[in-house]
Amino acid sequence: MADEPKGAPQGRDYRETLFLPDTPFPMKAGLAQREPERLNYWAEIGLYARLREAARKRPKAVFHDGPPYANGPIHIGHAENKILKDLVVRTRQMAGFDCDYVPGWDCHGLPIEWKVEEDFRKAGRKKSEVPAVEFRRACREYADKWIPLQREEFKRLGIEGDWDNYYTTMSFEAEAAIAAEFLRVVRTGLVYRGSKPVMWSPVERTSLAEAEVEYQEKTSPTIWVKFPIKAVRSALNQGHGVTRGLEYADASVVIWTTTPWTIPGNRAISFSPSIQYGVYEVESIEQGLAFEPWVKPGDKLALADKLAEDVMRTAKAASWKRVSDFDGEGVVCAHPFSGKGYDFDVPLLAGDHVTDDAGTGFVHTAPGHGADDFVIWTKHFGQEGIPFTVDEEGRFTKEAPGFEGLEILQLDGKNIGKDGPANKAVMDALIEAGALLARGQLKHSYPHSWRSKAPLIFRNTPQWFIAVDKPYAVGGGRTLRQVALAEIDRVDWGQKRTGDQTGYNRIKGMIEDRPDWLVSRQRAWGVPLPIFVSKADGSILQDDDVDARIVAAMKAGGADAWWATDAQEFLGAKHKAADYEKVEDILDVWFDSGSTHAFVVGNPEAPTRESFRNPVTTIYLEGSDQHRGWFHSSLLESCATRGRAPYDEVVTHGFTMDEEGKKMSKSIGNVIEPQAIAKNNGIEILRLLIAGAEYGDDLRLGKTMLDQSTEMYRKLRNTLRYLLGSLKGFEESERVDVKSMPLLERWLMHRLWELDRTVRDAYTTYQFRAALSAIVEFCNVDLSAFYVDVRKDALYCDAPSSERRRACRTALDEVFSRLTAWLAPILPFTAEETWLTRFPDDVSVHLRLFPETPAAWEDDFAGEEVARLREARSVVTGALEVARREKLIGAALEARPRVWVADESLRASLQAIDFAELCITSGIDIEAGEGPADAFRLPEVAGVAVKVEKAPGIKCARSWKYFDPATALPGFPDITPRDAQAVMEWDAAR
RNA sequence: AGGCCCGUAGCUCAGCUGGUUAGAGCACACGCUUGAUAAGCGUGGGGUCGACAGUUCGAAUCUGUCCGGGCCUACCA
Repeated sequence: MADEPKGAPQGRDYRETLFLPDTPFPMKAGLAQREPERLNYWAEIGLYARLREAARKRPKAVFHDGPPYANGPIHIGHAENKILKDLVVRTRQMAGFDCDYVPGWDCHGLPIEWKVEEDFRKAGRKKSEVPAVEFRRACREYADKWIPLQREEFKRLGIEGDWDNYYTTMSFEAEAAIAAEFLRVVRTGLVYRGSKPVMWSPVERTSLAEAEVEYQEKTSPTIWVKFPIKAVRSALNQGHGVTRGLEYADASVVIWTTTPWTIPGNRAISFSPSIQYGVYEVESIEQGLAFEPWVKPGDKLALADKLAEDVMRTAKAASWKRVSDFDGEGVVCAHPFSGKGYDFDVPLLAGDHVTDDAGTGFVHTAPGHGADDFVIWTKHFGQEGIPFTVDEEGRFTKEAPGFEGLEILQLDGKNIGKDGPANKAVMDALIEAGALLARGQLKHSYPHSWRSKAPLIFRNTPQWFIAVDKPYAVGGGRTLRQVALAEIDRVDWGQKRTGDQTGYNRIKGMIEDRPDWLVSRQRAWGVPLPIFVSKADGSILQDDDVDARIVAAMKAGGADAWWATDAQEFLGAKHKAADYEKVEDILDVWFDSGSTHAFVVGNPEAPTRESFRNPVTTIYLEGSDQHRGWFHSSLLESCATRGRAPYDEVVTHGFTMDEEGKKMSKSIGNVIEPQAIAKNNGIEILRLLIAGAEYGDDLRLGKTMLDQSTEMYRKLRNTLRYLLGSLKGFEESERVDVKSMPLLERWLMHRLWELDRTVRDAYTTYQFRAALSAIVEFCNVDLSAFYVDVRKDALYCDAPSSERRRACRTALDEVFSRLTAWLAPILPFTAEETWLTRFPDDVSVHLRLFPETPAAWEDDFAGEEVARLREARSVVTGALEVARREKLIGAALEARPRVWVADESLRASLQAIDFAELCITSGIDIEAGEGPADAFRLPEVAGVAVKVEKAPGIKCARSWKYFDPATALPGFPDITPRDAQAVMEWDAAR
């Protein structure tokens, strides 16, 4: 070629003189293979440390990781959670904050305890035979085994953070800190000992969690019991002047139950205000029975109207009459065993749990033996007056006079788990007292232990609580509930940044309704309640020196120190171990995670941590289930100890469902593993999908969405690739000032300016979807389908010196700068690949900030002008499409349209620029007027009509534009003058 | 069973305080290009706005009921 003369003869191949996109950046990403390589690169350059260093002087945005449970491989829910967190952290960091991410793990709790127990059992050892310290060590080892595995899986998701210095709730430091936090709550005076019925297995002598319970068929006795009415209080006392209730003076309220042994524990009867009741008098009993029924003519019984007939028939009454209405309000009964140690009032209490589906419409209420019973009792009387009638082996205690020592279940022998003597003894006593109306048997579903298969009972046990309705000093004399509610108003749950009230309503409702916090558990794997209780008066020992010794011991030896150390050592010289009960319970694991703020991030109000120099905001992000979980416990813990929520902003996400919106489950087989996505698609496909989802709702994940996300990825990748190719060799000297740019470039810069605001706003309010869709739409609609399409000619064919081409490349450089930054949080791998392809000497795209966009780029005129031009253009492209269908043309460059424009100002706009260039045609004629009737028009664009004609002249061998050969420059007969200019420049540069 | 929430084209989503023929991107079909080419451009089909009832001159947008789905409901992390 070099030998050929300048101004080559016809037939010269001009292809090499073009500036076609050129880049080593491959179209095919190979994500699955390259992502791990990129992770290695970041590890090599120490990206995390560099990020911290770069942000050292910036204002802090504190992101606190809610610790996942250290158990099992991660699933898609973890992936969504961690990826969203990563998006928050990366966008905050690039927006100019110092946003650190310290991942953590939650380690204590039942799942691990169960697993370890099972392992011991497989090895032939029962939990009760394993020393506590050995058992706990095994739990620790179990968690320790999973943490590194999960950590590697999380890292594979592209989560940037301090993976070498993660926190756990089981480190000695954490265990000591959690214990210290509890002691701090104790000092507020909010901790008290109360009681609560729990699922209890007498056979195993242990309480059970709901998940350890299974329901089986069981045949139980059923009894109908009369409670004689003693008094009617409310009406008389409230002075309505109505002597209501005289008609029920000699009546009895009838209850029905399947657990006769709970009768000694009865303290109330529940009724429903929305059920109709009446007093019924027995007139006659059935004759000819083999036995004498307990019911007698003249008996007056209060019953739900709907159930009265059933009860009467069961009791073998032959006829009866309704004497009066019955209103339970204020009614007080006597206990059937009154006179035998049960001489208390049995009040009637209104409760929503009462139905008239079965029984009598009145519910026997033994607050120590049922969840509903407990709730309604404590609602009226608090923790007072709840008896402990049954011990841990299911035997009546002395609080059940007359039955002491009798067992509910047989505890050993052949009939272990079968009914013991308790039920029969109670029924006999009821008969003797004349209180039994009828009895029978019922087969029903009843809770059993999933281990021993033995029946369970509800049993009242002493427990530790944190009071939510008691004023305390840290709360400034308010109650914990009041402080928490005030903090809920202060915190942004989304209601402030997006107007979405969901999270706010949810947490508020929960705090408004919740009872006292039950913090004690009769378990092994956790942090103890490190307290001593005075045997003399039941008070908790509060001594700073003792507390300090406890915390110090735990720092040195972990929570085990509580059990391993002699009580006297903690108590020191001032107190005698014999005077105190050392509490052996462990803390609710929610207290653990509720305390993480204290030892992971601290907060400005934390007395134990140095305040951050320049705190901005503390962010929590978790699934919406954490309104009941971590958000909740952290709020209460922090409000109790510091009078303040530990966070300022809370972000929540929904759950990951399958394609149909159904829960993913192994048994259905609709589970998608993040590991599989990483391996098959590349994790960025998932990251892109999550960034584009409305994460507050549930996320549907299936093949369709992954395909769609892949497609979106390809589009973005190709856009980046094209930018790289077009910017090859771009130098600062080529840069053009915005003011001297052509309209099209001024418009593009204006779009960048607009996008900058959209993206920043979206990122600061964590609306990743809004940012991403704005970016994608820009890439598709503005860049690819319009700007680049139009500018290809200039980009490929103009001489390097061309002002137009320089302006174009300047604008594209700014596009590149922003797209790589804006996409970096979402596509960290691809953004890095793109950035380093262009700037191989730079370290990482992730060390950048979102580029500032000069205010001078705002150009409303260009924005509106180009919008009008594009409208007019759409009529031309529409017309070209028709011409194509009619085979008049193929490529648009084969056309030279005639355009009639009625509006003078629009016509002026079209004439002010090269409209042919915009339409990618070889020339265009713009004329005034409405145009001929057969011209092409679009209904939505008034006053523009187009007729397509074939472009005259010859086809330029270089730019493929049709032109008049008479205008060709000497020596270049087959190309346009513009191309001739470019070729001469190209030739000269060789 | 209760509390909170979701339900707009095949998919992901816009549609503000109710107001003309309900929009975008992707997917799909067809066409163009072959100098972003396992790419790019254009055109087109596709929605009883979960169902029903109500308020209103007028509802995807307000109210109620129902259906489907999700999370939570105190020893579950």
